[in-house]
Amino acid sequence: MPSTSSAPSAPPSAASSYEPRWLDEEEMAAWRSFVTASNLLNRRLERQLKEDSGLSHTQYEILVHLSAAPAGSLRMTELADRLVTSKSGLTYQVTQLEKMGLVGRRSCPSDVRGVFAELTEQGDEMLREAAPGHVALVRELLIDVLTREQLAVLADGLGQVSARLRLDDAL
Amino acid sequence: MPSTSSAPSAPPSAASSYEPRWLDEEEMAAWRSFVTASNLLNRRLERQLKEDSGLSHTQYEILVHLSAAPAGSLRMTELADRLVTSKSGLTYQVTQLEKMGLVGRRSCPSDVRGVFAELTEQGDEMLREAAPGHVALVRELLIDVLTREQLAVLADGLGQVSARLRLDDAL
DNA sequence: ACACCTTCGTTCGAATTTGAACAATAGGAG
DNA sequence: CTCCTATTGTTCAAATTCGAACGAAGGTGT
Repeated sequence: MPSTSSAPSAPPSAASSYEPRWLDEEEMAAWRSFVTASNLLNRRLERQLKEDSGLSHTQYEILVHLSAAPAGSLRMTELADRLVTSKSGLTYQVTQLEKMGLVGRRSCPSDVRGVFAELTEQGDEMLREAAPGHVALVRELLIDVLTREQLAVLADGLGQVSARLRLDDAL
Repeated sequence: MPSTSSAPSAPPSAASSYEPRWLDEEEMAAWRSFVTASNLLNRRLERQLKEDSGLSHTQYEILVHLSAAPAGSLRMTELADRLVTSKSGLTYQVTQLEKMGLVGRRSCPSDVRGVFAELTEQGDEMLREAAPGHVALVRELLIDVLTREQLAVLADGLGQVSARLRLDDAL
């Protein structure tokens, strides 16, 4: 049996024009583990949240971001940006959360077009209820598996990656 | 203006029963940057692949994994495991790829129930065509942004995280 | 005031994803 | 061999996702 893990960006034996800089073994390992860890983690968190609180990871994150914002409310576009989601996707989810009574919509005084998504009392309760289990799992599966140094590198490195991507997207 | 980034797992001021170990600032930063980088990266790669090759990231990854496997073929379940996807999701995507002529299905000799997904000649060509652009972007957005040491930490740390998750899932 | 370009949030249709249910088969214990 | 349980891949309905198109306002320069 050949190596267990497959190539993330397999270097097909030949390329018609210019030969790109393929990923070497280390780079490949980094990329692969990033993608895999991300997928596995999402899968687990999704399951845990759904079972314990009836929320999807997306919905949970919406509550978190609102909770962390001043007055527990954010403009739709701003929220979509922070969540890294499409505006239409957010519209859908906020509607769902509204039906559940966890979030409300409020129109913006200074801009008729604007809409604030706002955490309701119930939404706040739900978050308080769901957070412990979620945090515990994140800790068990990621945080506590890594050393303090590894965490620092993660924060720094991926922080820069994110910053770079945000800039690109802004263009 | 409060801190730009919101809490990943906000510590609501009070918890009814036991107080869990919330994430401190560093842990939070690591978790946040991981989630954000992952989302932003997926978004970009998805767009690039779709525009340049007409493939979704999922479809691209299927081709990659098949290409890396002996005889360019894998059992459905095994492939789903490596991709970290549901079996039904894989069934759907393999059907799509089959319609495009990039992948074929072959029944397994030793197990009547088994099905091999197999890379076609066309699929191989498509991969060779799509890979350079994809790799270039992964390099630009992630690999080349990080130092060699950071990459090593990523590979090690997240590799362990993945291994742990795989074990748990196996239960 | 007027055109012009941007931004806002929603709607729409199409594509994708998932878990549960299913029929068929494999594999092991007795 | 026979019963029982686990596995395989698919089907199905439901939920979610996205991008493009929209109508409605903002903001700017003239």
